Amino acid sequence: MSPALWPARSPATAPPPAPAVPGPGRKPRSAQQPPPSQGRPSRRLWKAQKTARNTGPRQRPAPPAAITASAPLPHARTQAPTRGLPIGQPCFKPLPIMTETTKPVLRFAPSPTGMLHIGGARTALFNWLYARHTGGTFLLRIEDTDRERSTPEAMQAILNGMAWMGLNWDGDVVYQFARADRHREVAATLLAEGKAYRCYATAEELTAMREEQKAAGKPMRYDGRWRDRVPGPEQDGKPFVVRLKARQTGETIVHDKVLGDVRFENSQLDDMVLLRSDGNPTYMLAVVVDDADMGVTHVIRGADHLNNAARQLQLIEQMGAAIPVYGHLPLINGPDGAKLSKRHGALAVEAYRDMGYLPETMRNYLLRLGWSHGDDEIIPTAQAVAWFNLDSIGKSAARMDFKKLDNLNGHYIRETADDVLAAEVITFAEGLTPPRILSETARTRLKSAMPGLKERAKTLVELVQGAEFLFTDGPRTLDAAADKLLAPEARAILAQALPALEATDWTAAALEAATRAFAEAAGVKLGAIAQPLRAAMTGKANSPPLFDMLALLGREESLNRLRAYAA
RNA sequence: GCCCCCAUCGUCUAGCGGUCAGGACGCGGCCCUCUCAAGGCUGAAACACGAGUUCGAUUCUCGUUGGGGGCACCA
Repeated sequence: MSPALWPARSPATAPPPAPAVPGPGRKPRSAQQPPPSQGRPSRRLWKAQKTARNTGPRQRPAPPAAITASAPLPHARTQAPTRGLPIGQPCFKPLPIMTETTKPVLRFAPSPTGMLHIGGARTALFNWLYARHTGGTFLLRIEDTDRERSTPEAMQAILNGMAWMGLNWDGDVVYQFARADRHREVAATLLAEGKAYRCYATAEELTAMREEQKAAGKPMRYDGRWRDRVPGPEQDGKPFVVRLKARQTGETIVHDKVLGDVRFENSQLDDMVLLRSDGNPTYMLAVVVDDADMGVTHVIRGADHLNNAARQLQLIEQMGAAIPVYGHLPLINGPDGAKLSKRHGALAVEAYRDMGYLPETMRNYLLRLGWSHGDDEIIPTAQAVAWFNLDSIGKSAARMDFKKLDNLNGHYIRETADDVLAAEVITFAEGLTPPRILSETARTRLKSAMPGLKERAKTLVELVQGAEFLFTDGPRTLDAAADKLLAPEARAILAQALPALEATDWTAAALEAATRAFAEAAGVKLGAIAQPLRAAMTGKANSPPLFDMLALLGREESLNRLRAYAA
């Protein structure tokens, strides 16, 4: 290729009297990327991720400075003649077809302008699953070309979210802005080859144009006013953008793995901006160049990008790059069917973590939201990796259903081994505000009681609440329902039963036998004594099996609690 | 306004011309039971509408309606 360097260093390839691209907004490279440091996932989470390869966030993302703008990326598959960027080839030449033998290269490319929300998480998941299923590569690229809106916090949140979800990526994180020189280089080449042109239209001018179009009921798009115009002396020193000289006739077809063939009239697509007037690349240029350089073979992303695909295809053609396989995922709506928004709460993936959902639950739930495998509902990650394909992705938008999420979470909670779950709960409790630090005794009890505890909880939050009575010693404070159960008559029965309990072996079986015997002797149903017992023991109206809990807490502690309410 | 996508129980979905339209969540009932759960059994619940094509349409085509997405020097 002919790496005509942007801007004026290659006068030979640059069209006649054109001013250099102003670059006021450019910062020194070293100042561009704060490498994430504290957001790495906890050990715990990564240990749980069995299927993952050990190339993920555990390893520190390379400092972005290591990525030179024009050098091929580490994962670019230079040996594949169909990829890379053979700039300088004739336009509209039949494009190389992806060969079947090359392993897929997937990527997730979020922009760090907000949290990792549920839709982004699903996109990441699908990419990850496909990469893992095929033995391909899953890359992470941060699209931070919007310097105004990108924040380090958001970047960190994305990395954290990915880590929590257990989605590890291969290689280093690619920061798009660090590759701006490479993007400029491609734009310069396109310009030199007459596949792009300078547009001197001002923002005001374009706004006016759109308003006119809108008023006239015409589609709003750039009218190509600079497409064939040669800049005169009056343009000297004026700011300009670089636009792609897109095809104006015919149609562009996006062969989508999810949606099928989607056709766009080229007349509907205008000449998109490649380089802004400050010399920085736009998203459109950056994605296409990066995907090509990174050797991306499959672009799986939200359906909100479907229209972009057509425009990007034109750029790809002009660059002579390989066309990736596209798959546009239907969007996720809120429970009311409207667009998912802050109003629905729990937008960020981390919010789900805080609500006590397990990563495994999220993966299973998100997978089923738009993908299916017959009647299967419970699909653990390992199974998902084995089964996942692009053909079974649904076409229609889905809604969040928290009831189903709860149910699934309950399933995976029950599924988790007691000691593992106990450890999860301990960590979770410590992460609460204010932190809940469990004593040694509490931890031991928690683990022992786990079988009874976990089948009563849909979230870790509920698990902590349900285990509350194990955490501290002494008489319980009663909640409303428990208070009702400990009415005066009930306290009297409790007092009567006490001696019988005091006399028995402190095992669940013996305690139950004694209590049953007492109930029978007293001519009451077991519940009449068991419920007040439970209330005094736990402070609540429901709990894991009563006699197990009595045995667990021990004679002394149990009697202490009971005596407080026996009268 | 223009372009694009989508449409099976309330929700997630299976279905790929002939099915009693299946499963899951949720909801109701029964069983189990010391509570609440979990579990088992069971019930109600859907092909948006209108034209075609066909011996036959949930399935194919077109239209209508209804949702959603996109039309930036945002990504």
